[in-house]
Amino acid sequence: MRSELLDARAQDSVGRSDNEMCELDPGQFIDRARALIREQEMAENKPKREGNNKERDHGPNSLQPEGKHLAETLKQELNSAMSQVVDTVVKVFAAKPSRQVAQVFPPLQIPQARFAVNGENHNFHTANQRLQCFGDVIIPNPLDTFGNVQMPSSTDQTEALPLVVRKNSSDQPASGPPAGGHHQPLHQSPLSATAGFTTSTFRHPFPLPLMAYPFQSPLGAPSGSFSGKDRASPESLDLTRETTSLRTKMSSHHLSHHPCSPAHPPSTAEGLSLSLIKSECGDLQDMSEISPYSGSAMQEGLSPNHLKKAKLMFFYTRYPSSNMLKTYFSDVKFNRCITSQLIKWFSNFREFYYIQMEKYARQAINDGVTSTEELSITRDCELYRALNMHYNKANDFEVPERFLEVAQITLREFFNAIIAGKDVDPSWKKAIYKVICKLDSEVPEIFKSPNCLQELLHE
DNA sequence: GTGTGCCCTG
DNA sequence: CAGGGCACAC
Repeated sequence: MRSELLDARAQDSVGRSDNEMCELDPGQFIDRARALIREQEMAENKPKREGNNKERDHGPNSLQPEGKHLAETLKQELNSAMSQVVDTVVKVFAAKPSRQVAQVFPPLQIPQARFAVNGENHNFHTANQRLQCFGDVIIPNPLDTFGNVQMPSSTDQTEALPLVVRKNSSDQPASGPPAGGHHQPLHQSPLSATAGFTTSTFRHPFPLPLMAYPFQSPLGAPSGSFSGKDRASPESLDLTRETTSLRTKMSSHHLSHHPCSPAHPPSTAEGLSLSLIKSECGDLQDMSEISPYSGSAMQEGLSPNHLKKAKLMFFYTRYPSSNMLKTYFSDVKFNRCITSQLIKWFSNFREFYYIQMEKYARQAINDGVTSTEELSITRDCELYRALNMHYNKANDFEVPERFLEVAQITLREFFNAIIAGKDVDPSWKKAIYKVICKLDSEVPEIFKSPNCLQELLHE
């Protein structure tokens, strides 16, 4: 009966050898363990020397008849000794660095789960009291032990970060089972968790909050949530760019001023710089909603198609309000950053638009045009082609007539202003802007559809 | 103080 | 097209 357990344990340890904590730092750990064994034997005066002597006498390769029996006995002895040793070692280690982590992550159920994940095989299953003990003191160890171990590349930051985001979000209502369900074993019994954490599922060896520490920067999380999608769609490319820019902002402005040390829980970091962060680019809640586990079909960023759509909308509105944008980009999950980006797009559109207008107006003046009556915009004029090339490059959208009218009015405004010599005033264009902003027209309802591009361009 | 838009630059 | 600086309006 015992031997079956031992055999199963042996096989198990082979099959999961990559994941065992005991292999994290074999040399140091074993050496220390042996030393402690001797210490304990000396202190307790137990007859364990016998087992050790046998080990030395016969060695692991013994083929003598009683070798098998000796091996079993030895294993049992080692189990017992190792259990004591581990307890002792853990106590020794726990005395050192536990304070910070234990404070930040009080009891939880994580220690047990973690124990099961990394624990020393099944021999601990029969030692509940040890498990409890381990659970109490093992918390700080992940930082020590895992900090030294090379995790499989598949467990790199890119996957862990999205989950970090969810954890950091205080009001995250556990919206549905996460895609991978990686953290589910944490809620299972140690035994089932152990069984579940085979090599293929051994992806988040840390309790998730612990994972947060190295990357707990307010933007570290969002970036993870973006990259966590783990696919190379155009959206993700956009997101990457956006995220990069965000991170640049944040790191250059705030993170450098408030380096997030592991001693600071996220809430503290938030408290320190939340106002700054908020004023900079959205709030953290917004960002956390971008988690790939939100289960929403909403776009988590602006795609090239959104840009194309925005350009087509420019034919109708030059000065869209942020509310209008939210209405017409209903498939986008809005936060401050998205809103700002969209507004910036239209700002850029206007910039190009007005530059073209001024250029064309001056050109007309240079060409000897004296009356605005001579200025008209048709679909084959140079100005129109330039605008169409910019906002409707594929020329697969029929530019509304109203846009031609507005463009013509704009052109004549510029023409008149220049003729009148108003361009000596540095802010002479503002009067024109004031006129043009009143000429926005209704954007067709079809633009509210997320699939409007297909619908529009197929007409 | 915050939001917005313009301007300039890369 | 994005970033940053700036001015202006609430």
